[in-house]
Amino acid sequence: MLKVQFDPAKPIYLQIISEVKKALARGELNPGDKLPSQRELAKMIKVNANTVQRAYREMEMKDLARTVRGQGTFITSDEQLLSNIRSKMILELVDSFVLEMVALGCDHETINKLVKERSLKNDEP
Amino acid sequence: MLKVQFDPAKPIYLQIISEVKKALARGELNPGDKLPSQRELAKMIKVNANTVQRAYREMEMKDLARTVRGQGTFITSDEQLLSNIRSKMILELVDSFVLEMVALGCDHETINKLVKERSLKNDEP
Amino acid sequence: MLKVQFDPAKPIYLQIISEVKKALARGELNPGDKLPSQRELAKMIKVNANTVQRAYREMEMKDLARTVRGQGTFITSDEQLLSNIRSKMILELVDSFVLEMVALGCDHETINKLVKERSLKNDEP
Amino acid sequence: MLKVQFDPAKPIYLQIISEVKKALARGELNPGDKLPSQRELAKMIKVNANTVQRAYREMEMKDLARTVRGQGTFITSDEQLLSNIRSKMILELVDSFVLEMVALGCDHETINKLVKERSLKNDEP
DNA sequence: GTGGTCTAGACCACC
DNA sequence: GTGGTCTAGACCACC
Repeated sequence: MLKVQFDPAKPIYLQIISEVKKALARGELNPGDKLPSQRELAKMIKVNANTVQRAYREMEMKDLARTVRGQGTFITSDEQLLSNIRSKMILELVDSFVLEMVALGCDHETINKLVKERSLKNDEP
Repeated sequence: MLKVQFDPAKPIYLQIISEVKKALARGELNPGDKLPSQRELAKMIKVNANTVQRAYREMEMKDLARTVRGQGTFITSDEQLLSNIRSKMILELVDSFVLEMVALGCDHETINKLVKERSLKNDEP
Repeated sequence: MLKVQFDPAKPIYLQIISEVKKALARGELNPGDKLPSQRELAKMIKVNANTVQRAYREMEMKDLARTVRGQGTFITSDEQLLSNIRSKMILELVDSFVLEMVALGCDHETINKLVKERSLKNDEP
Repeated sequence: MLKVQFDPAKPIYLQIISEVKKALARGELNPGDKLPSQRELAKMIKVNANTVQRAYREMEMKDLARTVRGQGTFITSDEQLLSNIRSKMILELVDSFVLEMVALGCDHETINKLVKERSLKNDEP
């Protein structure tokens, strides 16, 4: 039987945190970098300033960012923590990929073969 | 600089089509199977019947399904087409995975290694 | 026995498509031309905008038109396709005419004779 | 510019008369034949009995039919009149066909050629 | 301004 | 019961 589940549309503040983490993992954002001001980001992504504030507050609670009154919000400089975030994201990505592939009926051998093939394909052109 | 893009929230009717395709790829839905009636699925997933109808109509236009007035909507029996859908889904999944991993700074060797590791991990426990 | 079938009143969205095709066949509409906006046409012909949208969407799926977000819907520039549409319309018209004439008890000779006669009549006065 | 005109959905009683005339022209209905009773036809085509009555009344006024109390409504036996009806229908059909073909850009020669071709095609298979 | 999605609900045709 | 068409109107994204 068919079962459809919708993106329960992840709350915006969590989406913001995810994006910050991705930017970190990709090196687009670095330790110590200043984040856009709350107002600025709110305008950029057309979201209520309170939503941005909530995202920043949560990041602070996880020691991912630090807010300095009158100066702004900054990415932590704790490289260890950032490295952990990156590793965790990568593992999550791999695991969910493998699970999905298995759900589609691929065995581990096939998965490995396909990944090898496609990473070469995406390499040359 | 940080750039946040929200899920442009894939339209519901496309999500429905995706779910049907996934169900097919996983063998939860088979050639010739009857889909839930428009009203039934609409109630199940709390969506307007018109939205379900649009999904079904698009599937019909792609020959993925066939609608019979007064009877319902049925998955095509064209096994060739269904097999193509599965292959395409798998390749897309692999490619987007590889791309994301590369964006996260992993080289192809690392990707292969991690996939091998995690598919074993997921195997035993 | 008498059997009456009502015009199943061809759906409006199909009538719109037919009219566009006729306009093309007659050269009143040309490759690349912009169609009226959905809302505009809707107002012109006193029909809901959704109905017009459906017509335009179907034309797009048949490659008869191309829609650009924020700009409008345009007739394809594929002259080959447009030429095919015209030929197909003409043949359909001729065939349905011949069939109807035969149903009315005319043989092919009579049909030819009448067509010749009437096309001359319509020519002079 | 595009102009769409809708079928103004010919009134049902006129559709009934047209169908009777067509049936006559095709020989499916003959001089003197009994038409279905008003009630019967109303049920058959799911239409209000008054609508059928109006159609029958108009046919009577044109001497196309004759109603006998307690017996029913009968097609006239006036063969002359029936023959006229048939001729008129045929001429109308030919004329509207020729006009439409001209609108589609066909000249008279082309029309004649196509009619000849297609009436042969429809003959053999 | 443009198109795109979605809802709620009416009404129809076919079974 | 099934699907098909249509409306009125909300709200969104892109220009």
